Amino acid sequence: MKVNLDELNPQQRAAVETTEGPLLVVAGAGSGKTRVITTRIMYLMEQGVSPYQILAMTFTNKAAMEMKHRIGVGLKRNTGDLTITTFHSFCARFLRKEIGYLDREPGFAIFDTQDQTSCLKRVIRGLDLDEKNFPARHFRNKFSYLKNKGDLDAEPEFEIEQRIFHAYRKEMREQNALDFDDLLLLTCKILGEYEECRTRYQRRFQFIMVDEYQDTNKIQARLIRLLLNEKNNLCVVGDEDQSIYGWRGADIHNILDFELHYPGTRVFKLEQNYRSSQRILDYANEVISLNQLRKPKKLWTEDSGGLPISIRDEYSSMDEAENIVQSVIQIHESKKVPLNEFAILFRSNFLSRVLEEMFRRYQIPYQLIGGLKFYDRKEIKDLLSYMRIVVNPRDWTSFTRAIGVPSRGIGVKSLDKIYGVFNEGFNLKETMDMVIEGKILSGKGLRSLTAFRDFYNTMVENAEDLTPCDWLTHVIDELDYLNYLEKQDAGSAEYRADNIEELLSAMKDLEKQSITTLSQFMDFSALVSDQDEMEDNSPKVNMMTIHAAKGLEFDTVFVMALEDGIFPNQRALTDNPNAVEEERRLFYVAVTRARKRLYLSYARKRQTFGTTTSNPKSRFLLAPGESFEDEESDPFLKPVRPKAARPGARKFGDLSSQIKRMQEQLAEKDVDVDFGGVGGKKKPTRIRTGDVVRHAKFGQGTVSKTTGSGEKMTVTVYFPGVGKKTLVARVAKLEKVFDN
DNA sequence: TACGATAAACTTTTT
DNA sequence: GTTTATCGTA
Repeated sequence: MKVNLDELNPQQRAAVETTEGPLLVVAGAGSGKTRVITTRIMYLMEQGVSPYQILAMTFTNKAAMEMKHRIGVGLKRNTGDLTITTFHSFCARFLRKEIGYLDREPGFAIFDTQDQTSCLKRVIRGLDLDEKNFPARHFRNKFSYLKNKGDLDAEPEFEIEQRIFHAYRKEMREQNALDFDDLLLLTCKILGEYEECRTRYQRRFQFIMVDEYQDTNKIQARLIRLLLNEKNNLCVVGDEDQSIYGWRGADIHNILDFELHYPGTRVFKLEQNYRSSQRILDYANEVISLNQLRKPKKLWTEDSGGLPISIRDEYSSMDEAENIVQSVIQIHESKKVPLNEFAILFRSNFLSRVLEEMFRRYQIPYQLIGGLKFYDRKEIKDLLSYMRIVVNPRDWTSFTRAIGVPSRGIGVKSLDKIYGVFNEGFNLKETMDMVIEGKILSGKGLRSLTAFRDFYNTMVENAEDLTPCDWLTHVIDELDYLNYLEKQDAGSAEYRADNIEELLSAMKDLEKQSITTLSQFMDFSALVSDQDEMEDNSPKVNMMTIHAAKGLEFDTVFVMALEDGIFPNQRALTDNPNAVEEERRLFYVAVTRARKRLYLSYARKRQTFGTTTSNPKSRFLLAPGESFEDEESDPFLKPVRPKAARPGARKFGDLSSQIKRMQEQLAEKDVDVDFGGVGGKKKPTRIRTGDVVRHAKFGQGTVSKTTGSGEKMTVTVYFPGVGKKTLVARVAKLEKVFDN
């Protein structure tokens, strides 16, 4: 079958037809880049390139599967020989085959963030350091950033950090575990140091493509360079304006300086947008033009006009959420937009809570993408820990988990003793045998451990002749795990049992996709991304962080919580100016997800950490906001207040909860603060963000944030020349100069 | 040793 | 407002 290039625009077509040498495709949001990549792969194959010689790196497994599917449909042939994967999956597969070069076992475990943290905790405790002063999370981030820098032998700066770093590596090595960063690091190490291996891969992959190149980090760029042979047939596709992963080491210079790294690069710019209305694009262009670190680019579309963009000023986060739900209902019903064509985007995960509550109250089906991953749920991790100790008999982390659920009477004390043996370098089986024979435990502990060892041996035997799904079913039965869940917490048992059901059926499905061993399943479960978990065809409203929305598009998009301190978030505001640029790119990504309808909103009061805080509206809204607002032309623009009868509102008769609710509502209202007043006359004054106040010592300043209420209310004021000061309103006798 | 109650910390964003 | 750490008790 002939690949049809006629439907491509000239730039797209040129990108497809340029198959030799380095190629940079600058692909603006919605400019059809997935289409370019898939067509290009089909075109290559049509030119006689074997699918075996093609490698394409995508950002998520979902994107990879979609591409494979499209190519399979387009060419009407099996795509099994094509390598389209994510960086991490590629490396995991590589290492399962090649890790022998580094004198290591191929049965390694892939540790996720939780495992890493608990490993670091143990290490820090082992060094007799105080966990308060040396938080595991901090070092996890630090080491991860370090490993992604591209220098394979990078060391942390300070002596104490180095000690923790080395102890961590030693511990990981003893457990034969790799973290996400190790996957890339060790792959680069092998390819760099072993020429025989490198040439094998270089000879195989004649054509390499990388999607979302703006979000690759130094080590990923390095990996690509190691895989490339002298022909440099590399095509990267990306958009510097959508670079949003700087914090995990993504280096925007990879794409900005691509032509420097690869002399002779041909560049094609895709600026025609096939997704959004002109109105949305104008807004997006205006937003992103404020950034310095970019090459000029302007998206355009053949469709003119479009619906106006709504910017909503909400009183509280609850109002914001409720108005979003009501808009969804209205648009869904009157415009027949399917529910899965709605997305609500936010900066941080915690913001989803209000939304979820409101969607449940209105009984609108939704799915939350991201947050707690399916494979991170307690019941799933419990069961996977049994699988992991079978696959990798050195995984102490999973061993401690498995032996503790359901509890067997082996606690910290006994585990310490067992660890003493394990730490001598034995694997789990040997360790258990020795502890039992040497009677290192006694009484109940010994009996429990013996039973556990026997069960362990059975699991190992079963792994050889049962499919993953049957294997796990056996384990669940044997543990009487469902009963355990019931006993733990009857309320959540049903939900958790459903998850286990889902896990089993996922395993069955994957068996069809040739994931037939426990080890393959482990890799799969460790490397799923948020987007991979999204159901795209079920009628549910989507909620996710903007990071998780990368690459997706929807008819109607709500971007909520646009408040300084939340989006852009506080860290970005205090860190450095580049951070604000990255936040702005993030906002740009959010805006360009929308095809037809875009709603932006912020709330004057928001519940965070259990207290009410108040932030000024986001700086991203300021400049372009007004000129785009046009309340008359869109009936959905007006906030839907007063509310229709609330579904699920409190019933009569429950007096105490009614009183509590009234008190809450009173507390939500603007708080009256007593500022002392003049001549003994106490005059309560309201204070809000945006007010200008005078302080006896600091002079005049603008209120940028308020926290709490009443006696405990604190006010953050920006005093020009002095800086930001956070004051307890009751104590600092502020005089209001301007009322916002 | 397990489990409850209470205190403290916690919020960027993810493979 | 939620999760995690620690302490005290059965």
